[in-house]
Amino acid sequence: MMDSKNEFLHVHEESIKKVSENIPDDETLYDLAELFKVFGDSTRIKILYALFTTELCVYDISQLLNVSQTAVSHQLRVLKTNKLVKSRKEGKNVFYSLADDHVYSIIGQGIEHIEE
Amino acid sequence: MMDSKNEFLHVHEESIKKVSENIPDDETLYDLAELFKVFGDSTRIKILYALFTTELCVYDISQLLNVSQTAVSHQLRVLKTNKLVKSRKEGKNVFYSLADDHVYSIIGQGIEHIEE
DNA sequence: CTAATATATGAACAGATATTCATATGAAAG
DNA sequence: CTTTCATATGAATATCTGTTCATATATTAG
Repeated sequence: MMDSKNEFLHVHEESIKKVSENIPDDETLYDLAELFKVFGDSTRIKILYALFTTELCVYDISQLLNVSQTAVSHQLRVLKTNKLVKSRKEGKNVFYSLADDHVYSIIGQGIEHIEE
Repeated sequence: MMDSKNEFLHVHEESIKKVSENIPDDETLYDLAELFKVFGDSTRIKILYALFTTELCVYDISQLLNVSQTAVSHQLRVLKTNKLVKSRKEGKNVFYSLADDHVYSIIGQGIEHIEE
């Protein structure tokens, strides 16, 4: 308010400076958005949640979620590319399971947020 | 393999049953996906991260991130609708800040995941 | 080898979404 | 009251994304 310099620049310079120092580089922020984008789809969230309990093969998942086998396959690929699930081949089946614990904690935090 | 019942149904019945018991209802999963969708955009992630450090007004944010004022406004509305940020009016300015701690922890987990 | 089953992949289409542009609202200054 | 500044909003557009359909690959059974 009394700071004529800020008035002149039309921005709150000090805040800008503080934030610039702490914010990660563009690439990290981009990757982060890409990661959350993967969680941002009902089908994929359902798949991940299903895998909370046990590993499942593609057909199991499609039955369980009432989603076509093709759609499940496509989404599993997205999940695998982003290292959220891993797979194991057994005969004609491919079993998918969660790749690491971050999936649990990220989804957990999400649940907490919406349950308010 | 030896379980003829499973063979007949083409699915692993027991797994399906276990998962069905633990999976949240469709609405919760849908809301969860909607929440993560909000995090799944570079501009919004940048805004959230900027607000980690301090509250900021719209013009500050648009300067800081090199995004048009209009785009920032639109995205802030999305963030506010989803209760990720709150706002405070001061004269001509509207200052935005993070709405709660889940934002920190969700993004924190995301960072951990991509840093591997 | 042939048929059947399980999964994957590519192209096409439909629906969603982020930005831009033009403009509206609202507050302070002159 | 008029102008300027800060923010918000609505419509239009271009891009992105998820599903479907058709088909390919791969494994096992007969």
